[in-house]
Amino acid sequence: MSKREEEYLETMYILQKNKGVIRVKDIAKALKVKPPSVVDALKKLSEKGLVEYEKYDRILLTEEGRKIAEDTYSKHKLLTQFFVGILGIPPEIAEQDACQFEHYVHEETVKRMMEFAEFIQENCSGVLKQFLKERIEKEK
Amino acid sequence: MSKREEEYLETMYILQKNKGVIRVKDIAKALKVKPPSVVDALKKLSEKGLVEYEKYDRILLTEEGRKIAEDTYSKHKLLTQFFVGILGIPPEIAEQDACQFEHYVHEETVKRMMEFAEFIQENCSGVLKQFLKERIEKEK
DNA sequence: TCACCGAGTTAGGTTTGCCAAAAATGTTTA
DNA sequence: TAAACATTTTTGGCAAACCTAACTCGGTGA
Repeated sequence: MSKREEEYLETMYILQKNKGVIRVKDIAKALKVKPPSVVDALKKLSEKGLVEYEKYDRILLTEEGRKIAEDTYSKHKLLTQFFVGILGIPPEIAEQDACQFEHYVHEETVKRMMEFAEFIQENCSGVLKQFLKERIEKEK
Repeated sequence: MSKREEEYLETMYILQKNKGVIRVKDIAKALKVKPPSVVDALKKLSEKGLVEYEKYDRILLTEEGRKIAEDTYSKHKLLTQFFVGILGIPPEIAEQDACQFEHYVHEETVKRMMEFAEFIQENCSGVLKQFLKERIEKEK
């Protein structure tokens, strides 16, 4: 599984979820590549059994492809939550970082981030609030 | 600057620091590639003015190359510190993650991590200690 | 000093991902 | 329904990184 393949799967998953259908044009737009690159990728992913693809036909993720995409997307969301909710990083930057890190981050790291967030919120949520408040003020 | 180029520069920087000299063989070993790949990379980096390289001669980073390498390496260290010292992630995993994230992470994110670490240590270091202690116990 | 060995280099080839241009297919509308 | 438009696909090519095999260089020991 290359990083790029994961990105294609994740993009398709999100398109499916938001638009109901997956189209070459939309994948291309989301990943900032041209349509021929998308077709190349679809063929490869299809050979690997991660995507159902017949030319000019509708595009679908297979069970296995969807599983990988969901996994990636879930890391994406958890990372973003941590960056924004704990570190107070501006959403756009958090998004950018999550978008890359999601492909490399160890399971254990994500787990710890979640546990840490929970622990802090339970044991010193006041301090956390103060930290976030200060950051937001500095931004002005 | 590609991720891979940064990795070459960082590796060279660390070799320089630890061994005093930079050798093709050692770069290859560190990056798990074969010597010809290193030579390819050195030629490109030299064309970009980031490395001083003449064949069969000693290898050096230029001022500019060193700056990039230091920058990357500093992110590496800060990320590792945060992962280990705040989240309590096992050093090997922290190292792995830092090693990837360092090439993508936004300046702002690293800055926030440092500020957050400082803030927590000053305002609820007891809670942090407890969190880390619990994690270490769970690991057994 | 010179043959040899390890380190470094070159040549030639692979894979992955991307693109532009042109061809094929699908869709919409006059 | 057929022309016009949009989308998708194919073709052919490029660049980044990597590799194996073969060659070159530099230092070492006989």
